[in-house]
Amino acid sequence: MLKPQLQAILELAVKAALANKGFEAVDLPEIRLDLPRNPEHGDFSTNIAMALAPGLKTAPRELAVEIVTQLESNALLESVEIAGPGFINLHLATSAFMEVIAEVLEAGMDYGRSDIGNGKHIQIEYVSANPTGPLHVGHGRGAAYGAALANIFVAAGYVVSREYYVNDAGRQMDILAISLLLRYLETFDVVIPFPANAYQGDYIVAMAQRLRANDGDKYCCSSTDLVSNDPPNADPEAMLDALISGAKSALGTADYASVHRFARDEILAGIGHDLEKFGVEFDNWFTESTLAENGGIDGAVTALAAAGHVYTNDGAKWFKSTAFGDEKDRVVVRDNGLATYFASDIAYHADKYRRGFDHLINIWGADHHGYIARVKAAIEAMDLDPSRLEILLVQFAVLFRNGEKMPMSTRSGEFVTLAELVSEVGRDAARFLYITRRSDQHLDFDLDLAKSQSNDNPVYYVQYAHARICSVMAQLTGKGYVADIPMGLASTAELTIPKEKQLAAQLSRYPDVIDSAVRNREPHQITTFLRELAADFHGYYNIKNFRIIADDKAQRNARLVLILAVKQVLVNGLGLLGVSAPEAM
RNA sequence: GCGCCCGUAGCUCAGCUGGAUAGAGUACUGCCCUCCGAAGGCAGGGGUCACAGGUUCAAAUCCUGUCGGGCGCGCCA
Repeated sequence: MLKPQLQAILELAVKAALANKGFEAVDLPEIRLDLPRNPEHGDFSTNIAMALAPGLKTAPRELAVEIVTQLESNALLESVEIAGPGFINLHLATSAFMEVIAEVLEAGMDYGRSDIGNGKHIQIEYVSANPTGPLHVGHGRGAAYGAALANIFVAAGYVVSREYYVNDAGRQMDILAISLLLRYLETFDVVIPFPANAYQGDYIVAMAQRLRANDGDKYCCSSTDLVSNDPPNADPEAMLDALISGAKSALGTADYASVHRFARDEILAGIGHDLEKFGVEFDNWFTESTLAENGGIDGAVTALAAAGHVYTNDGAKWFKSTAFGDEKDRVVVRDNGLATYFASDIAYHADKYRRGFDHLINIWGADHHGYIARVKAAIEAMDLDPSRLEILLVQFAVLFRNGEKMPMSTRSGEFVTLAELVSEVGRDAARFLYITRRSDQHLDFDLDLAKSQSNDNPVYYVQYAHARICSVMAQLTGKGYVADIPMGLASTAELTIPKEKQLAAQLSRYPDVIDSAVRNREPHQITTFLRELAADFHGYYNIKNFRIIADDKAQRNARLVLILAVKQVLVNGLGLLGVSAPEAM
């Protein structure tokens, strides 16, 4: 590992320099090695002289001079210079970088992995879209992000559990059930005006046909059973509630529950199918309804009450979340005796803590940010450690079609599904595209552009680099050569041109990139890195009058070893993003 | 009104937790396939990093304010 070596060398030099200048017992800050933008500034640069100088009341350049004199004669360093206000720029010998090639090839799929996670158990909950409709492109972003994040945590030595929280309780599910029932009745020519605020999507109609195919006319009832004689100008939401209670009494509890369950299972199966097509997997699907069934919700409310954090007002039970920093208290049990969604979420998080993970990550849509304070409050109130729960927000992807913003609402049925996106631009392109940007930034997604130019998608640029390397390897035998690739530094002595040094330097950065991506929860750093690596390779490949498969054996083998290392890192990096590395395209 | 996210090239976005002359893709213009894949390479134009203060050797980056955009503020989930 090159960078730690350099840091150690520098540290010795700095200490010696300080001692020479008569400074004693100075706390050394971390010696940072930056990658200068400008190649003239060396392979690495450090600002350590500038960082130390003010505290010592000395001139940065003067201190830098002393440090540099202590650095003389090191095999890794070709030259060292002082620049600007006191930067120390290190120019490394080309051979210093070439060691990484053997590292990559020996580690193979493990190159870039680390054990900084130290086997800690971490749970990542993501997607968790309500089972009221198919996943749309907005959900896709959370899915791609969560899956990539899970992968990089695994690569960093964590044990990861991926979880999907199924919100299969509450009013929205009743609205789904009633939407299904109405469409089902329509197939029997029982026509009840379909409420505008019920689920409009065509998938409900299709589901109704399957319900009829399965259960025949079992749930048939007349319109008068469902619709009361309320004045037509009643509040639309109240009308929905009337329909729901009408359906419950018309069908009876058991049959209503069957319709309800049918709707849920159909939607969940569809979601599972879409995620599978998207290459996104989960270790656990946790259903909200189990919390009500096993008494988890009652238990959570009772526990909060026992600790003195619940009071009654207007017939409802309130959690005193303001005592823990929330801006207002929150209802946990309504005056009608039903628990709120928040109550089951408290129970859900209590359950998560009980399962003993070292760390919990929730990936939420940004529209839930107002919810963070109350959940954290509840966790504190339960005497659990809120710092173990981390909530990451994924901003919405705003979809444009024909230059116009597309609405994205499950209720209205107006959305572009994830399945459509995958079938139109492909899984690899979709996965890559979502991860090219920071997830906590708004994303404008022009669908027409994504489709019409899918060949220009950056993912192909990276995949093409991989395919090209495979192609070069395939040419070997055709040219009568054998791929007898020697390992070790000796074989890379022929690698002397700048592009080769640049490629090796980029390869050596990869572990740092993963480390940073994990620490910052930013898988897009890997995407950026892969594009740079691919660019370096394409540039190398296209050098005028240059062939990787050279006539000279030593030269040829050295170059092959280098590109094989590039190939390995491309495979490893794309794998973390959930993108394939095709051998031909 | 309060809270969260944000404002960087025509467009879409990076910018490594404060570094040197702010980058990439795309679009536009011109080159490069008699030899490893042109889904590629090379070159060019394009910027008051929203604005105004502040912190310091150094600010796109940190702090404050203003303007502009998105989202959230239910006994919905």
